[in-house]
Amino acid sequence: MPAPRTDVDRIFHALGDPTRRAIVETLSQGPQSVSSLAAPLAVTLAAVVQHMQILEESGLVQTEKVGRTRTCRLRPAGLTVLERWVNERRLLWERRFNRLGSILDES
Amino acid sequence: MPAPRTDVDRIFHALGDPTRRAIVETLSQGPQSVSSLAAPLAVTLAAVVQHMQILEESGLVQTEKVGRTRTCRLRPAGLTVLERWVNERRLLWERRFNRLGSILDES
DNA sequence: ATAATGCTTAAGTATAAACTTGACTATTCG
DNA sequence: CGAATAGTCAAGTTTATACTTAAGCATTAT
Repeated sequence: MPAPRTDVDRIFHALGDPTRRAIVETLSQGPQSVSSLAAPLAVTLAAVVQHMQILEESGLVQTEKVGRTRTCRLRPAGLTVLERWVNERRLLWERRFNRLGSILDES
Repeated sequence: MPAPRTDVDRIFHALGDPTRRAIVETLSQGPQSVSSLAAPLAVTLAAVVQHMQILEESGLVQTEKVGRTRTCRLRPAGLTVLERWVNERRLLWERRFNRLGSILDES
């Protein structure tokens, strides 16, 4: 049985693909429609739609359809999950040296 | 011709795999040998060796072989690249609202 | 010296991911 | 109204990835 996918899982998986990361990078400059996101990319519109589903499920992007166009915008909360993960790793890593320091202080 | 892989590329690709992320999470608690990293994982030692190559090429992990054991340790600089990427995205995103605010102030 | 440990490499397999095409629906434009 | 635009959906294909097994090579332990 495969372990259930967590937020962190989905976010890292989403950003692991260069095309999706490019989409997120574009969206960080402001909301865009699906087709305008597709335009500069070397893939079809259908491919971008598929990427968008993954990005949305990960919580990195939020979309809203008005009329026939779907507007996609970045969800900063998604980035926050990522940021927390990084900070936690760094913290654990650096804490080791503090602890080591304390031990040395005691001697 | 495929675009050259950047640091950011390699790092996100490396962390996109759950097994590799588990390895990084373990290493954030301190250096470990390849086989001790493999022990709790549901994959063979050979698989971990392969993951380690990818992690090392990404710059997230540094390894050093002494005798017959290879010790792996986290390289905080790798995390920093990630952190910078996140901050930049967030900054760009939020800057939009500041600019919008300035425009509104002027009116 | 022998055995066990720790890792490395090569080769092959299996699964998952990304992408395409083609058909289709819903909206907006002229 | 018809034509163009924007997106959606379903297959099917191809490529990349993760993984395994098996063999081999140092290094350390007995």
